[in-house]
Parts: sequence; structure tokens; C-alpha cells
Amino acid sequence: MNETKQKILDVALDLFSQNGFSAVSIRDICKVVDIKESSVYYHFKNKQAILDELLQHFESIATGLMNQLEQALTITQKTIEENLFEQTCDCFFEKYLMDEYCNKIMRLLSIERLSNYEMQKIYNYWIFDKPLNFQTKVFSLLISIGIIKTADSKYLAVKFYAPIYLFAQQWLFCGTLTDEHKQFFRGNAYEHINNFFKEMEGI
Amino acid sequence: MNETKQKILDVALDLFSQNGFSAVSIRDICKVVDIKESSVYYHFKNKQAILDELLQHFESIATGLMNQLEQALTITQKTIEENLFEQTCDCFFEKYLMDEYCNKIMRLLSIERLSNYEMQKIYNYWIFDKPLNFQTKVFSLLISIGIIKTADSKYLAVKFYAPIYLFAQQWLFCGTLTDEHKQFFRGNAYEHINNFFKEMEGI
DNA sequence: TATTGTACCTAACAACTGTTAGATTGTCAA
DNA sequence: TTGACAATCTAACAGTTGTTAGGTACAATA
Repeated sequence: MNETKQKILDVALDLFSQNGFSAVSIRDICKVVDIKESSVYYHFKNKQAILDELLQHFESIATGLMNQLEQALTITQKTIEENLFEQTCDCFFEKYLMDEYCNKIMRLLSIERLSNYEMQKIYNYWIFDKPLNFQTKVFSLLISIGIIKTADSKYLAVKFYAPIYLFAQQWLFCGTLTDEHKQFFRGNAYEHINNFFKEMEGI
Repeated sequence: MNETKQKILDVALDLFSQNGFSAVSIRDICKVVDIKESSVYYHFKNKQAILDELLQHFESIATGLMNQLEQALTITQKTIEENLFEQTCDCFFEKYLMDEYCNKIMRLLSIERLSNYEMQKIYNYWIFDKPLNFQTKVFSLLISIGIIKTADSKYLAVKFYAPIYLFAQQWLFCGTLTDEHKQFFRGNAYEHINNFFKEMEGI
């Protein structure tokens, strides 16, 4: 891909994720990229097309990561327990919630979803429905192979995911994504996961 | 308070909560209120002053509600159990998360917190710190009077509050606040509270 | 050497932005 | 009736917005 075009996308996402789509002007972007505003229209049909391309790229990344997670459920039973923990942390935490690109897209979506129904659907899918459905599957599986005693897998998924979502909103979706905030998130989220599985073994 | 001034505040909050402060123009507000844009400057020093007054009013409402909740903890022990459940639902759910005014302010804050540090602090205080601190107090109290066996009250607060926050984000902070969405939230949140206390009695 | 295509530029457009100066009403008290 | 005040208006300002038409510089191709 063209170097300038990539730079426009990077800067646009950076500004969109802080101020929202409509509050950022083409000229704001151009000041940072250091080109004249008309040059943007050589690479993109209009302002909306920049946003479209950013979202499309995000959805392809997210689809790939979620597929990777789903595959961790299909391997042999013995390796499930070990693999699941690692995969969840690596795919979902590091490469998704804390990934610079994905994180910025999610910030942007959290703004736009309030006035744009299409954005709301994308946000709901990737932040609520998809992760909760995946966790429900995980717990159904753990119940079926006897690691967990019978329980409501859907409610288990909420109890597992909700604190992670809360910590993410607290540390990963405020201000800029810093290493310090990442460490806060990791500390809280990992501790929660450990506690959660300890408590489940007890029941 | 002046009728027109109140109408400006109402319309401004409605638009700000959907599109964010900077994406709404004075003329957007005036079209709905049906006045000329210069008339706004009779009631407010500038655009920022509208936002300031909205936030100030919210903080006085929120302070009152939280004080009311705190008081539910100081009454005689016997009535605590009965009172706490009712108060939490009434104050925190109905008069706070689902109240039209407070709900709109929280939407607005969720946009502005991404680019404005002051807004971020207000959001964090009223959405994370204050509710979590209150719940921590509640569980400390329940532990001290023997209703709950010894446990980490801070982590209990997270486990209690996180699903409520998740349901709120899912149903109360997307699109417009409808009666249908309110019912979804109530259904999920009340069920969670019941489950939570059932499980605690078991331990 | 002439032509073509890429990647940028200057300059302008009509519409919109927050804000202000000053005029115009209607409603009271003197 | 006069004067003062509150609440609104008209009209304009300087700057910003997304977008376009048309020009320029430079490389690769014919």
C-alpha cells in the first residue's frame, strides 16, 4: 500500500479515536501528515471512505483473532485446559483489547455508536455478543467434559467476562493507551481469571 | 428558571449526548428550540457555559442520590438487608442509570472522556470509583455483621457491579433509552442480584 | 524524444462555525 | 406617559468545513 495513504489512515484513526469522526476535519489530518487537503482526495473518494477502510481492516483482524480462539476449542481434550488460558490472554487481551489499532477502533466505535445505528451494531457484535457467545461455548464445553459441574453457561460467561470488560473500560479505553495502564489491566484481569477458576473448582 | 433557558439546556443535552459537544453547533440547538442563535448569548456566556451548567446540575443530582444510598447503611442492622436491596434498585438503577437526565450526561461523558482529561475524571468518579467504593463498603458491612463469611470485599464489589455495568452499557447506553431496553436491563440486572446473593448464602 | 500515469499542488466554492453589535419588541414601575 | 428592563431579533465578522477544477513535477514507458 502507498506510504502516504497509510499515513493518512494512521493519523485519521488516531484523531477519530480521540475526538470522533465528525469532530475531526480533513485539514486536521493533513496538518499531521503534512500534505495539502486536496491530496487526500487522490487516495480516498471522500472523508467517509477513510472511515470505511479503517473499519473494514478492523473487521478482518477481529475475524482472524476470533477464528483463532474458536480453534483452541477443537483440539484434543487434554490440551484444552492449558491452551485455553494462554490463547484467551494472548488473542483477546494482547492482540485485541490492548492492540493499538483495535483499541483505537473500539474507542471510535464507542463514540459513533451513540448516533449511528450501523456503528452500534458493529460495537455490540465485537464487544458484547461475540466475546459472550465464545465464553458461553467455552463453559458449555467445560461442563460437557466434567471439569465444571452443571451450571448456566450463559450466566457463567457474563460473570467471567463482565469484570474483564469493566477493567478494560477503566484502564484501556480512557485517555491514551499507556504501558502503565496496560499493566493495571493485566494485573486486575489475570487475578480475576485465576480467582474465577479457583472458585469453580471448589463448587 | 427561565423557560427558554431550560429549553436550551434540555435540547443541548439531548444533542450533546448523541453527537458529542464539539459536533453540535449553536445553530443545531437553536433550530430545535426555535430561536435565533444570538438569543443563546443572552442566557449563556458562550457554548462552553451550557455544558458547564449541565455537568454541574448532574453532579448535584448524583451527590444527592449517593448520599441517600450511604444513609441506607447507617440504619439499624435488622432493616439493612431489606432496605439495601430496594434502595440500590431505586436509587442506582431507576433514578441514576435509567434516569433520562443522568443517562444522557453519562453518554456525553463517555464521548468527551476520550479527549478531555477533566471529563475523564468525572466519568471515572461517578461510573467506576463511587459505585465500587460504595459496594465495597456494603460487603465490608455484611461481613462484619456475619451475613457473609470472610472474603475480599473489594473483589466482591467488582463481581457484583461488573455485570450491572455490562448490562447498562448493553441496554442503557446505546441508541436512545427506550422502555424496551429498560426492561431488558431490569430483567438481567435483577436476576444477577438475586443469583449473587443466593450464591453468597451458600458459601 | 514524446507520451502517459502517478502523486502531489494552488486556489477557489458554498456552506457552516462561534460570537458580537446594535435594533426591536413587550411588560412593568414611576 | 415615560423610562427601564428583559428577551428577543437582524445582520454581520472572521474563521473553518468538505469538496472540486485544473495545474505541476517527475518517473516509467513507447
